[in-house]
Amino acid sequence: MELGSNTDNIPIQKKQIAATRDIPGPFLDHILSDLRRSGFINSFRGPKGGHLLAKSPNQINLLDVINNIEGEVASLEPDDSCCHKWVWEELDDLIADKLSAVYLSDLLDREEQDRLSDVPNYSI
Amino acid sequence: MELGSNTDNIPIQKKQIAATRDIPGPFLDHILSDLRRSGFINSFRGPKGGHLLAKSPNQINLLDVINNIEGEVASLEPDDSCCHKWVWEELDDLIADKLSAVYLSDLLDREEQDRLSDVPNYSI
DNA sequence: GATAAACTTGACTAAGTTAGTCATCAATAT
DNA sequence: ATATTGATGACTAACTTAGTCAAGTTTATC
Repeated sequence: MELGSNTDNIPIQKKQIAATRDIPGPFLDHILSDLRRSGFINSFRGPKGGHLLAKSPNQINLLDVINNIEGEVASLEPDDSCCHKWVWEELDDLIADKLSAVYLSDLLDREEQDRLSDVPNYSI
Repeated sequence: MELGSNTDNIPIQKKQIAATRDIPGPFLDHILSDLRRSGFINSFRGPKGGHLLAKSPNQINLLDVINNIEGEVASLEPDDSCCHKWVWEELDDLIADKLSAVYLSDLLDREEQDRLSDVPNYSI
């Protein structure tokens, strides 16, 4: 979200992300590492380093993110002969359809929209 | 499933359920206890005791079972102000809709159907 | 009424997951 | 050179879940 809301092409540093999104720094390292490994972000070291989104927010959907970072959504073993597997497969498909239809840009839009309605303008 | 496939009104004993469905006896105790507390089954003690479904399989759906036994599906705290809660709420609704449309009778039908197609008749 | 078959309950354990910490290393702008 | 910043991996704590175990309690039947 933080990288998606960045419209300049200047890398955003971990420190800023951690502060703005209230994520512990060391934990954020892991999150950034996952995102980097999956190709969602590019990271730059050294002074003036930081992170940039590798794709446009409207090209990143939640299914891709989850599949890449946490492994397949509710993955079932291919040879799993568990009874009633079909129910969970149908559910998986439903969830995947939904998640693949939600893009980072949707989240950003919604966040902006909430920000506008939650902070009414008190000026006289 | 085992109780649902029982068409007589004779209670089925834990031992039989454990054997047929390959569930460890002591663990099955917990499952039966949960089902009983939620009103899905009635249990009878003593010799000739056992368990019976309290409702017809076409009156029992997966959402009810999961909600009663494991707590609300993917429950979110009512006051949870987690960002992007809306995504998970929409997903919850989708999952709940799907699960509430699957009845124990559907699982039983499917199991019977699978049983018939998986065990071809080899008689000459 | 004794007894054995059966269910009932709750405390406990082991494995796995997840959020998170911490220490150390690697790259790079100045 | 060096300070700044990202990179990585080992470790921990809390929580969940499947499962065990050791008491009970109820009740049909002899």
